[in-house]
Amino acid sequence: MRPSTTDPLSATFAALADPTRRAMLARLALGDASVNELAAPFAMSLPAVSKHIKVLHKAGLITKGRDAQWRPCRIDGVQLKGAMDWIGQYKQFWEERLDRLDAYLHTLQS
Amino acid sequence: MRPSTTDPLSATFAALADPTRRAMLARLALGDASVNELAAPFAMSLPAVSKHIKVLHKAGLITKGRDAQWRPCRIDGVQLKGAMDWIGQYKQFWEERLDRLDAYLHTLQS
DNA sequence: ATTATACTTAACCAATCAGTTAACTATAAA
DNA sequence: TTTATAGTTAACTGATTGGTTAAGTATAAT
Repeated sequence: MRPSTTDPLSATFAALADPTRRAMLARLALGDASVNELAAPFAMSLPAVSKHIKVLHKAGLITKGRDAQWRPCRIDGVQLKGAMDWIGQYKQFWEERLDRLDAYLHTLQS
Repeated sequence: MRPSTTDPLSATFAALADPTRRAMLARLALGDASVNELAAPFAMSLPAVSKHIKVLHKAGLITKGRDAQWRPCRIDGVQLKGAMDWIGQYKQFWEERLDRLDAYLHTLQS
């Protein structure tokens, strides 16, 4: 049995690996939204939406408030920054600058 | 049945959502490596490693060459840039600048 | 007190994922 | 020509994922 704990970066990338969840984040970038508001654009049941929201929440990509029977969701950038920073380590592999220096070091290593 | 085609961004994030594969990219950032070289640090069978490499390859995160019986792998930054750019849309949610302007627009929307 | 609204949980299902072992292919070396 | 090295493919397994419907909880409105 694999361990049931998932590291934050893996949880973040896994949450982002679904177009429905990415669309939900895009919606939340325009402002907070209730679960039903988030669900509106999608041709799927509310429980399915609820599960997607749970994935986003567990990954720390959104926070959930309480307002009577509503659960307003808000985007939280902290884990997004973590993911961005991780990918940012590899900038050199899509930026040609450094006048071939990185490519040179690259060949030295192999 | 869900469609079997996965969009590039989903494939990229899914590939990054595994610590083994992220470690492989970290290794490849130091220089090209054969499949066995990539496998060395991991306590798993070679077929398992081969599958991880296939996931990275299908996501376009690495390219594979041929050198006799070796299949040298090289990191490819294009899709990483795509993922970075997507996340970059949300920078405002971890950068407090803009003197509350974004927060103000945020509340206007809701 | 009843009903409507907002959302979650439970139970289920098919597909995918991450690993295994065993068998296979391809190139190089003896 | 045999053997070793490098890697992939096939077949299987248990866990996870993404969806469903049905039932349950919590708050508000009538």
